Amino acid sequence: MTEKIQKNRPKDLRSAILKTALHLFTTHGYFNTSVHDIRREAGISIGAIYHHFDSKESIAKAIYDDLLEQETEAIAQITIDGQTARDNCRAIMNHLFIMAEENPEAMEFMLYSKHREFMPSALPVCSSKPLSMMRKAVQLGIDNGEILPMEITLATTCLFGSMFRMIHLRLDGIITEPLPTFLDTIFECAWRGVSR
Amino acid sequence: MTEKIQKNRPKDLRSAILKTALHLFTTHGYFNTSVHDIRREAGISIGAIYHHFDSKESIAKAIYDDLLEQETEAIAQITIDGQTARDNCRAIMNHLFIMAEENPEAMEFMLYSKHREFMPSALPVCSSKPLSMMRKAVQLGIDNGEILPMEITLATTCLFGSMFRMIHLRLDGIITEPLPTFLDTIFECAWRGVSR
DNA sequence: GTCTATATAGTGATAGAC
DNA sequence: GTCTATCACTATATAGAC
Repeated sequence: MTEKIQKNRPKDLRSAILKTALHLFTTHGYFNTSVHDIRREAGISIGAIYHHFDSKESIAKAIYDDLLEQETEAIAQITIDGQTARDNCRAIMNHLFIMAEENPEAMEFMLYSKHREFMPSALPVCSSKPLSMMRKAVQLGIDNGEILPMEITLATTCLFGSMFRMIHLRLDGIITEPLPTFLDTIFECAWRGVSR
Repeated sequence: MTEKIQKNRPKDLRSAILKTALHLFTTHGYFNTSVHDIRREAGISIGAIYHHFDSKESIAKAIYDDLLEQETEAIAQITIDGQTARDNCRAIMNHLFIMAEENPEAMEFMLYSKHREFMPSALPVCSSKPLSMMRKAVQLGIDNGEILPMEITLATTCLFGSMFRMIHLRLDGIITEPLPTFLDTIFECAWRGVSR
C-alpha cells in the first residue's frame, strides 16, 4: 500500500469525536443527539468540536465517508480477479456478515440510516463505491454464464437481498445468533435462485 | 364485513392531518417536519392539530397503527386456507409490490422509517402483525414439505428478502420501472432458493 | 372545534479568553 | 487548540378567546 497523506489523523480528538458521534447517532439517532451530547459523552468542549468540524452535519458526513472508504478497500481486497463469481460473491457476503458482528454501529450507520434526512449532500448508499463493486462481481458472473442473464440491479438484489435483510434483522436484535452461522444457508438459497 | 365502530372518522380534519403528516414525514423526514409545517401544508391551525392529537409523536403513531391495521386486513384477505404456500407467498409479494406503487409514502413510512427514533413506544415492524402473517404463510410451506426445513425467520428472509430490497430500491428511485414488472423474476429466484 | 398568541426549553453555532 | 459563556433561532406544546 502506498504511503498516504495523513490529512485525517491527529488521531486524538478528531477520531474520538467521530467514534462518540457514531455511537450516539446509532443508539439514539442523529436528530436525538445534540452536539452537546457528543461533547458530554466525549468529555470535551463544544469549542473543540467546532474546531475540528464545521457543523453537526459534517461530523456525520465524515463518519459516512470514512466508512465507505474502508468498505471499498475491504471489498477490493476480498474480490479476486480470475476467481469464480460464486466465490467472490460468497466472500463479499461473508465479509459483510463478519463486519456486522465486529462493528455493528458502523454497519447500522452505513446501511440503515436515512442519510438523505441529515446529509442532503451525500449520495445514497446504493450509489456508493462498495455497492457498485458488488454489482460488478455479479455482472462478471452474468458475463461468464455462472449467473442467469438478468438486468444487473435485479440480479444483485436477488443474490444479496436476503443478506441485507439478515443484517438488518441482526442489528435490530431480532436474530440473536451471529450472522456467520447462517452464511451457508443464506448464500446457497440465494445462489440457487440466480445460478444456471 | 361487520359494521365497525367509527371511533376514527370525523373523516375531516383528523384524516387530513394524518395524510399531510405522512406526506411531509416521508418526503422530509419526521425530524425535519415541524408541527407548524403540518399546520401550514394542511391549511389549518395549531390548535386544531392539538385538539385531535396529543403530540407530534402521537400523529406518527396514529399513521403507523392505521397502516399496520390496513395491511393486516389486506394480507388476511389475500392468503387463502388450503392454497399452496407457494401461491399464498406469491400473492403476498404481488400485493406488496402493488401497494408500493399505489401508496409509496405509506410503504416508505411503514417499512423504512426508523420508528424507534421517533416512536419509542411502537413495536418494531418485524414484530408487527403483517410480518408475522408472512412468517405463518412460510411456516405452512415448511410443514407441508413445499419449503426446505429451516428456522422460520431464516426461511422468511430467504423468500422475501429480495422483495424487501426491491421495494426499497424502488422507493428510493433507483429502480424506475413499476415493481410488478419484476414479480415473476423475483419470486421465481426466491422460490427456487427455498423450495424442495 | 377551531383559532391566535405565547410560554418554555433546547438547539446549532459563534465569540473571545487563555 | 481547547475552553466557557452566550447568541439567535426554532421547536413543541399550552392558554384562552371565539
